[in-house]
Amino acid sequence: MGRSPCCEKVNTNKGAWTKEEDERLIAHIRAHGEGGWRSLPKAAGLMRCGKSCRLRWINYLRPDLKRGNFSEEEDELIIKLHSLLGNKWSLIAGRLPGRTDNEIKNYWNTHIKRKLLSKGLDPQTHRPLGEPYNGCNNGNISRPAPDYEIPAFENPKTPEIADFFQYDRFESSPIEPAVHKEKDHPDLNLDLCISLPSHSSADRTVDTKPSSISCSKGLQVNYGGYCEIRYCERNAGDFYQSRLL
DNA sequence: AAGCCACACAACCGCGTCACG
DNA sequence: TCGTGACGCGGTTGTGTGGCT
Repeated sequence: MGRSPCCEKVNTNKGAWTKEEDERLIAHIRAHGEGGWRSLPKAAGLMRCGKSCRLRWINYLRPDLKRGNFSEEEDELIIKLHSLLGNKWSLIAGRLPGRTDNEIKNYWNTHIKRKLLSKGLDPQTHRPLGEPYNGCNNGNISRPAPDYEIPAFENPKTPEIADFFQYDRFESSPIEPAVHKEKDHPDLNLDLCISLPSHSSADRTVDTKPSSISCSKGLQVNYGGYCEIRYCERNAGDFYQSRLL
């Protein structure tokens, strides 16, 4: 038995939204707030799928959206964040106020990809085209540590990430962003890795997927049915600090 | 002016995750 | 613990538009 459809396929409009539909959606959300997307179309008198309503609101109608061209600063930020996070568009969007994940994804695919390619850089690895792509020393797929700072997340999706970017976990005191560690200790080589759990999983029921991504410096994420986020400090290729966040 | 093509972006689809009963 | 519904995310598709021939 398959997944039940998200909405009735019959009697639902598809394609471009009309002005009237937009107005209905805006009026309904103003009156009742966001959420309840499944029941919203009926309540708002819209012949639309709830998902479609949610998307229309988030990507187009939300009042806090910044419309218009991306600035050079936003370009740079997107490239940096992509090198750290990969195609995690929602996380990237969380760092760009007024921009949506869909908008950034489209912008990446149409502009930035080409921009990087024209500079001779691989848009996925951010390394020069044709350069061999080495995993990190523990066998994980690894993104290179870029030579710029990780910007703090303004709207982090998880308390762990918020905590990581805003608090110094080693000192258990707020304020000093983790990235400053590297400024203070330029000899440190910091890596963000997503990898299989480092400890034995024999005592757990784990649907282990051989997936691992290493995204940046300072944060290691392990997953395999469950997930670990670790902050790592490297020196001469050897991890000598690795803390669970 | 018409046809074609490439591009940009809105919208859709499928699936993973989470919350709740 | 399991099943189900709702939500959110990322990949993909569809369509409008502008430029070129």
